[in-house]
Amino acid sequence: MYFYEVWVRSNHYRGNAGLTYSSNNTIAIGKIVSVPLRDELVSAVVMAKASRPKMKTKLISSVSDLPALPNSTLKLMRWLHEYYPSPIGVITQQFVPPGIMNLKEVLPEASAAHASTAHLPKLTPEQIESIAKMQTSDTYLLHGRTGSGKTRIYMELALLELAQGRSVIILTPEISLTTQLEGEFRAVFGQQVILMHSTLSPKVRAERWAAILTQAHPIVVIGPRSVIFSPIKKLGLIIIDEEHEPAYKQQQAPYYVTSRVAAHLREIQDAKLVLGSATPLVSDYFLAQARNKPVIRLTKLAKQNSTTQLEVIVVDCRDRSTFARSPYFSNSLIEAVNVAQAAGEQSLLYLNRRGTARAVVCGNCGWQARCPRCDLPLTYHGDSHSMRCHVCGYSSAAPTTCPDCKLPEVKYLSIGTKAVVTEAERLFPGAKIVRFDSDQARSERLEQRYKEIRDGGADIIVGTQLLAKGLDLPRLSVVGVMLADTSLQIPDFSASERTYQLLSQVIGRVGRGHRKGTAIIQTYQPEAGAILAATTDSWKQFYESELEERKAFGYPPYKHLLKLTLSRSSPQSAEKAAQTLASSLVGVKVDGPAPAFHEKQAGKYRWQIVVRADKRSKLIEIIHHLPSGWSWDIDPNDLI
DNA sequence: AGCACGCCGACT
DNA sequence: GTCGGCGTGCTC
Repeated sequence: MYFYEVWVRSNHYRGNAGLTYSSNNTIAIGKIVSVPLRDELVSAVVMAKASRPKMKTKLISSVSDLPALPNSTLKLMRWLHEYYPSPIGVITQQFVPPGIMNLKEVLPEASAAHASTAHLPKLTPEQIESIAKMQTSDTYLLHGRTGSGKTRIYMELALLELAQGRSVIILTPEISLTTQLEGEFRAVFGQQVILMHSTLSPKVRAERWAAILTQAHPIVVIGPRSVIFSPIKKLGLIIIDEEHEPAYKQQQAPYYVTSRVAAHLREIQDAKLVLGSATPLVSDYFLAQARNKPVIRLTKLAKQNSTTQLEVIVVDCRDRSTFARSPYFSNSLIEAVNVAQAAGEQSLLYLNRRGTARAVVCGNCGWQARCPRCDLPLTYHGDSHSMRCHVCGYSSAAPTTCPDCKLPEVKYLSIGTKAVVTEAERLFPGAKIVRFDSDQARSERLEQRYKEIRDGGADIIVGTQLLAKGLDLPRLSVVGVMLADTSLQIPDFSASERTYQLLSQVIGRVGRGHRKGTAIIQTYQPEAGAILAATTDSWKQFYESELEERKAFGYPPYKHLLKLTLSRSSPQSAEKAAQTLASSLVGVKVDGPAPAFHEKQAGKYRWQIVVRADKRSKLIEIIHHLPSGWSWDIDPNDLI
């Protein structure tokens, strides 16, 4: 009889150690197997040999024909379990796709195809220089705006690795970018490219995963964050494109940050890591510098003969004379849209977010209610006419007159796509106006609508998130940000950074190529650092001031964060339990307890605590000693 | 997760 | 009393 430590892939197994199963035959470490767990049969990974346990064991039911997972993958599994503590069943789920034991046949192995970039335009001197620089270290931050030719650099780096017999992982934040990148890479690397994404059927996903596991030749795997867990034997390069995107943070257990996982996998595999972005995360940039990892800056546009012709206009919403014709559309915005209309060009009107969080702002002087303890914007609650800090629990009555300028101009801001569309219809009669937001886009097939819009089905496009990036609209010449403040007002430490990124992206949509572009940013706070920096394209300035803020208020990269939440059937019970935990935590800074941003969820009341520490290990220790019922997010993207 | 068990405050 | 909420332990 042989005994093995086995990690099961099941939501139902919440243990923190592998389980011991037995077998009459020896099984190689890393093999995928099927085992009985309570009353179900689940797939699992054989992690190590084990000795006979005290309790009685069950037999491993069957062993997959697939090759064993590479040792690097097993190492990463164990590391992930320690670094982002989560039940074993959940950790294993990240690495093994569902239905893998039902897989009938594995796709035939691709031959080592010939890859070449000979058909592509010549590399620019800046690209050549960058690639040359990227041969000296193991990790690089590639800082270059859209159109500066990052993709081409990725290709050359991938070519170098493949020539050495090593595989490449390319991560993208969302599907539209994945398919776009796949097209470009397939033209160069042909059959060596394996594409993964979330909308593939479970069967296809399992097949492609198995294909990755069985490949003898080096491959290029393109996909979302989960692709970082692919079982690649010999990995030479990991690329994280648009590395600042929040999609790289998993929002369920194990709540991992993809770049951290990638950095560790890089170490295990002795590979290279490239983080590419036009607006690198302040924390990542800081760490790159602190650890002496090269930052490669691309400043020129890659396309020949393209020049930037861009006018950025910042409209101060406090000056109501600039809103003579409409409460939402400034005079400048109306004029710009009219000019675009006359020239047969498109305009894009952008709302940062659907107005869920309502901020308290003075319409006259731009004053904004902030938490005296956390310096974060307060959120308005209509039911109690109060303002609340969702991090520390601070609460006070909402003012009706501004504490700064004493005028009764206090506003509770929120603005939606519907209102903008209605107003646009009134202001621009005859224009084809299309609404485009994320919930709608999912159901109405993004690609198809995009084609319609690009081919002339719209003069004015109104929308949220999705519109900031990705889709290429050649006839676009005007972008308008209806209210830049809404993302600045999200009550969170990363609000400023997100605003900077979003504005940079939106502005980057126009003024490239042949048309002159106009970007109009409407805001109550034209002097806010994020808005100033984004509209004047001064990244360094933003980076430095943002770092100062983070340092002063104790946020990453200076402190590690842990967000703890608890659900209870009454708010009193939740608060009490949270208070008990909060006072038991010593040697760390504790904020709260405070009601969670969405306090009521499924009839339960959620309260949260935020813990900050200099040492991440201290937070891990706290997680390991949490009373039952608590859920946790270590390295959270936000505190709301 | 889902279930058993045991504890405790609230309430007909 | 007894009922519901909640904490703890268990599943190889």
